[in-house]
Amino acid sequence: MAGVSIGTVDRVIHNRGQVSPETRDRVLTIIKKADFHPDVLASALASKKKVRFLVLTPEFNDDSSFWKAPLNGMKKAIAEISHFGVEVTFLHFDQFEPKSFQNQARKVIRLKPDGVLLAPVQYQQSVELVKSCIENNIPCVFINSNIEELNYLSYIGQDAIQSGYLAAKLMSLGFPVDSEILVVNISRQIVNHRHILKRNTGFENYYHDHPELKVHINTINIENTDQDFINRSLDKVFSRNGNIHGIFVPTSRVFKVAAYLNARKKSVRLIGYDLIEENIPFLENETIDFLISQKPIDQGYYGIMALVNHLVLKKENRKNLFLPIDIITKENLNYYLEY
Amino acid sequence: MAGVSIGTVDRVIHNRGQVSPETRDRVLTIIKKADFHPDVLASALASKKKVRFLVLTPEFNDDSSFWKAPLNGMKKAIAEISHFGVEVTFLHFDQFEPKSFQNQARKVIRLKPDGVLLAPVQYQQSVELVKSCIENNIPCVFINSNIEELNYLSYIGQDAIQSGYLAAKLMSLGFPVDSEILVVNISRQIVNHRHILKRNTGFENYYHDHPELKVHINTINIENTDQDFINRSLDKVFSRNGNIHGIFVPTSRVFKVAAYLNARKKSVRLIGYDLIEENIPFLENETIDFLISQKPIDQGYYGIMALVNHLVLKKENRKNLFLPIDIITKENLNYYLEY
DNA sequence: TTTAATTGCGTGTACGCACACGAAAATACA
DNA sequence: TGTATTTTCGTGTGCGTACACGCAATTAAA
Repeated sequence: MAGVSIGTVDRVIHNRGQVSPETRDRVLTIIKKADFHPDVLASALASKKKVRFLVLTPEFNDDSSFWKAPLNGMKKAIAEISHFGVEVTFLHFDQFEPKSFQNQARKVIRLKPDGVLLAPVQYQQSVELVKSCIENNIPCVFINSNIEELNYLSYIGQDAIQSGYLAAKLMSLGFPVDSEILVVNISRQIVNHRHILKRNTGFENYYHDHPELKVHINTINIENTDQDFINRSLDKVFSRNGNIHGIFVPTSRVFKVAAYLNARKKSVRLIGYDLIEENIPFLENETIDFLISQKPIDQGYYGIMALVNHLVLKKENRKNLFLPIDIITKENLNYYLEY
Repeated sequence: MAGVSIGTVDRVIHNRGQVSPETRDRVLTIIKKADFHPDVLASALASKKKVRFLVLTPEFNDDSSFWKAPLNGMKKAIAEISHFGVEVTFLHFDQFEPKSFQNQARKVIRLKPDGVLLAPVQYQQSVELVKSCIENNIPCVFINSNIEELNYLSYIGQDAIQSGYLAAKLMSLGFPVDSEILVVNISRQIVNHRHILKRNTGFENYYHDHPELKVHINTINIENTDQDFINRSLDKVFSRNGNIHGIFVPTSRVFKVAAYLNARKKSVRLIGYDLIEENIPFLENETIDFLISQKPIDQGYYGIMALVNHLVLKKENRKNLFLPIDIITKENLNYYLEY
């Protein structure tokens, strides 16, 4: 149509130069007018070049298995796009050891991947890494937690504030006025874990919006994930106030509070986060009433897909993909597991 | 490796005959040993044959927009696999008119598609159609409701019984003992709509399992979807018993009950089904407390994908894909909408 | 044994694109 | 005007598979 050969059109499409501006314009106009889109299949078939991704997430052999599921989602995505010459390297770190993160971050820089999928759970250290990625023109996708002020390609995860807000609604459902609620933050260096703070904020916001409930909130921070330590901390709280109606634990470590309640045979409404293995037995015996979850498999899946869309398929993709805030109970648990 | 040409290997892979049993075995052995899998990309590129699907779902211009979302999911799937030469034809019917269904069913037989995606909401008529599909060796995928006794390829949807069970749990959360619950079935010819009956069953099962709640259930069937008719029916019920704590509507037409409650300024806990447009305003103003939903977009998406996996990619796929039973409230509504 | 009909197999072309190579045209320099 | 250099473009081959065609080997029929 443009009176040129296939090779020339190809050079235009790939901006590979060696085409005079006039023919270039002519070709581009025709491409647009004819709504031509290169066949992704044929393109992948003919192209030999590899795209290299790097994944950086916390390890899951410590005191919570949360980070297993996103990895499975990533593998699912990788299987789907296996024909497109994508190569993924996995790196993991101890989410409570800034140094562990920094070691792996150095590898990221050294390996110079085409894209990075990152769980920026440690605020400070993540900021450093992402900045140097941007300098090297490497797009970063965040999963699970977000750092809004950075120039990331995509965020896949929950709206943390709203998830706390929802938790509060569930907490107070059917409760009498003047009920006592305990919030238990279990995390070392909580200030470096922004998503936990956001969940707290959302939880409190709900009660600001609903003063008629006259709820009394008591918040404690337990900066130690050891079960005995947690038990002692909770014992202290209960000895001061035996009349607690509900407990909100804004992390996946809610199972440790559940274990405490089971041991002490206490019955209160308990709401926590994330459908991890450790939480399941307590959901089944109804010690945990609700889990707020975000289908961690989807986090991994859409995380990889965001990179693929950008780097391989050259598609536009959304900056923020807020995953649904799933409410999980004993009764619908199974369908979230096998899905 | 087998000492034969590409053409022979190709004939073996596609069972196209014209190969002696000995070489056939030799090739198959090597294929297995080398773990050879044909490149789906190149295969799709070289193959000119089209696969034709037929979709048969209710129309959505009547008194409920439920069937819009699955169609969007299908379109999403179709876009993803657009390079594989799949051609989809959509047929719709009036879900309250058996004749309308039968007319479209005749078309299905006539068009002889390679696969059918079907919402078997009408029990009797669906059975007939599916049986004649099976005679013609056309695989059928069900979405939304299921007919277990038929030989279908895949079912994508909820476990209807369990969804009712969950609804009951939410209904009674924080309620005092001896509370009054009303179940409102809105559907013409309810016996021909099995999934509604199953939801009822699940709802009742919960209270059988929890006799300590001492819940009193009162069920009414409204075989007319007209708002005025519904209003009058409900007026009658409320005049007999003004002390109703909660209402369960096991269909997406819960918005009609919500409209009634709004008009009469009554405040009870209301639980229904499906995140359709009509229900959203009532969820937002908290007339509807909970919607049980099943991400209808996913129904359509996985429905098409089940056919693609079977007919194009020749993959195994699961017979029953139970979608998560999502709990939707005012607070997490948005994330289910935009997802 | 010869001829005809089958069966078994190899070859060639096509799918839509990527990319190396080299030819032709345009420009620069002597 | 002739040669060297640069720019611009066309051609050819290959990616891994599908499938038509036709040749050779085998078997059947005469």
